[in-house]
Amino acid sequence: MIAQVIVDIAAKQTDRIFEYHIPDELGGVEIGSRVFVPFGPRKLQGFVVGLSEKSKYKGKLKDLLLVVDEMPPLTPELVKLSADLANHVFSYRITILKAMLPRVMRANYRKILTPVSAKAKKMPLFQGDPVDLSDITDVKQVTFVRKLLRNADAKIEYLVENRAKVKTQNQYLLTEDKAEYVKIYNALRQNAVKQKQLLMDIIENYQQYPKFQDNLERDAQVNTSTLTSAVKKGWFKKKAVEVYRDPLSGFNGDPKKKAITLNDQQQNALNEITPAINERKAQIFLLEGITGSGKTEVYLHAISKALKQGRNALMLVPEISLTPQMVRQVKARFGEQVAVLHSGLSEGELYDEWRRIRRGEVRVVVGARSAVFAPLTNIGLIVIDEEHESSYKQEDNPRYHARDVAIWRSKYNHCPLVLGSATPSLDSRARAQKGVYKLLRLTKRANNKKLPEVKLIDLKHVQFAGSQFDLSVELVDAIKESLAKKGQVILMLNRRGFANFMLCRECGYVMKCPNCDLSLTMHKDTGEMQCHYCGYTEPIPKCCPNCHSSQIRFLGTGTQKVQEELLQLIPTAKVLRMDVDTTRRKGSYKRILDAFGNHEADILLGTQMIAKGLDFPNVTLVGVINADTGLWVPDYNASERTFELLTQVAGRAGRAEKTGKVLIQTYNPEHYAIKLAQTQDYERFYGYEMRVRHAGNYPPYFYTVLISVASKKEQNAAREAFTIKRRLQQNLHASTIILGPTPSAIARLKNQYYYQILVKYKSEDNLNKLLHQIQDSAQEIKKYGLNVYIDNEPERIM
DNA sequence: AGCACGCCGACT
DNA sequence: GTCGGCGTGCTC
Repeated sequence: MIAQVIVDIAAKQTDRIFEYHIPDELGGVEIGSRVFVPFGPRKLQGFVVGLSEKSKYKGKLKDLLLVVDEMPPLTPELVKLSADLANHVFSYRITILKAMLPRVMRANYRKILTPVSAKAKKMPLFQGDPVDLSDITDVKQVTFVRKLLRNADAKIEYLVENRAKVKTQNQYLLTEDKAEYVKIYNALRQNAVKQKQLLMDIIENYQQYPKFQDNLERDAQVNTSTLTSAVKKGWFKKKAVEVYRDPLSGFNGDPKKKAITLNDQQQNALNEITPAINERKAQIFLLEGITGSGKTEVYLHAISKALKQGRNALMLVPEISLTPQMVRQVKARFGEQVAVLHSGLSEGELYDEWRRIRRGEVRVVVGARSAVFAPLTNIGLIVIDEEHESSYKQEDNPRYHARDVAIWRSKYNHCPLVLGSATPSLDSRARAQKGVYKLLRLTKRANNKKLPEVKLIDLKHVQFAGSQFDLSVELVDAIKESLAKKGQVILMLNRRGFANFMLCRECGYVMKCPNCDLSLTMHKDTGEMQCHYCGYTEPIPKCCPNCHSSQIRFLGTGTQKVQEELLQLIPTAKVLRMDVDTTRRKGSYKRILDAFGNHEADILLGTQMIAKGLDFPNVTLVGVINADTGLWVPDYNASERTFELLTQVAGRAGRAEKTGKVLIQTYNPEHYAIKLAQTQDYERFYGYEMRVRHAGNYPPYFYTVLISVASKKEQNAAREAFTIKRRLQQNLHASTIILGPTPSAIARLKNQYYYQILVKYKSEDNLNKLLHQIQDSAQEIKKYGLNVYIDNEPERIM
């Protein structure tokens, strides 16, 4: 038999099948297997994407070296998906295949230098043992090694390492019957205390065996040495048993909750979805429900329906709303049958959760973007919550959109896909308009609570509290009032750090990152000026680095500064800050939310990460400190993003008995995105924004592809971009709009200059082929330091 | 990607 | 002559 293998080299020339002979003694080679193969002088990891009897290859096929996993990590479905997706997102197939698996399953490659001649074996370099070549960096030593290789005094051995490790625990199995152990006990020396304790435990708790090592040590009060000698005497058999790392240890203990009864609207929505589940139809639903309308409850009921049909369910949520609250809710309903995948897990935990899915031990998978590749089979329902979230689009290679992948999988599995949102993406909403998706609407809040009252505060005509121009008197008064009534407050400012930039009032100098075209953000707590893109830092200056004037100001407000101001204005209030800086450590996210949930603090101040999915019944006031931060970015969807964000954050108020209030501070109270967010009127926003998009020839009226060219030298990037544009113009319809090349909004990032071209088209049969050609030529110019990136349907075109 | 192979100029 | 730099082509 012959295996068709995709090898682990992401390059144009290797982006194809290489065939290998499967030796007879190598069992378990299937489509989807992870294998090690010889490739030239090296050894590589690869994936089997096909099996055949015959090969067209003229040369002699090499043998597969090893099948890595007991069970092929990829299902046939995922293998097929990898081919289609690679074509769709202009990525190499191996890049997609690797993106489908937990990170630990990416191989490590090592080069080992082994001495051959007797002379070499005695050299101090080796001290008799082989040496890892990556440890040799010294120029002199490198030359020396080269000489050894030339004279065949040493040779290089290539190693592939599997990093995926299974966690095991020792289990002790009994070998005799109970009576025999009593005999042994009686025959023991009087002073063999530990052995007696151990045997006593065996005799008294005979039924509880086999036992795990830590339980046994605890119960019998013995240590490892006693156990080892017991094994030697043949009292026990020791066995290493595979155990799963449990990422949800903090979530168990909740009683299994009964499903909540649905209201009419929820029931109607469910009634539409259920037939598609039962009849196995790949139908797509758009569930448009205002915040608090109980979309989650509809998802959970629908998942139950799929499980009842003997099928499994996949649910995607944005990383940011994979809160402990959310996870607990799903766990409470479906218990042990749930696996959770998200970035908060350690590599090992992720691997274990993933394996539970692959082995068919779970029936419901909840996870963030990459969970769309979960190796779940027999899928009967896919749900994407908050489908408008831009985090479903991966921003670097492979640039896939989880929604597109979900649509593919829904077709493959013949199962419905439910897209849910309070503020659907224009794209999805437009498709529902055209009848491609079935639109389901929830217009009432599940608990019949009214939407919170939203008020705009026009910062142009307002009195500010305190010395800074960030918090209006009205907002501060409202906070005080809420706190006086024992309510809690959520404040959002979509900017972290203390101050946005440093400005010299004498010479106008703004402190910029040396690697990027961006001003540095001041972080008072660490005493640094930081670049939020490349991570560059330097100390906060005392005077202007340019003219040495002491007249420097730190302008633009971030969460840290607001925290300081709140401390001055409302000294009694306890403020928790939540942004990337305070949630970097594992578990800190949960800690902050738990603290706020337990009312250990009065105010939760954070960036947009607090806007989504949080459900705190005691929150009576939500304040947006500056609604304009995302409004004027040069992106066609800036209005959509602003509307979404404001609507989402407003939905955090008044979720239980207490009525909620929302205050939005803005310099643009007349802007439609902000005005319509005030009334939370998605449908009107949709209508208005569609007209704007139509006028500007933007999605959803046009499809888009973004081509970026990056280089250390600005002229090179620009020149190559113009070459690509000419090529596009020559081959595409006249009706297709080609914008650019223009420098990106941030023209330089990490010392790379970016030029980009935006292609807007309605129908282009040649485009896919043409873009693949452009990608091919990109490989050739890579050696001149030019990089070309193709982003199909970009979320950000800055 | 990363390695061998081949061609060329530079040095003990 | 031998060494190392770089361009080219191949890897089942």
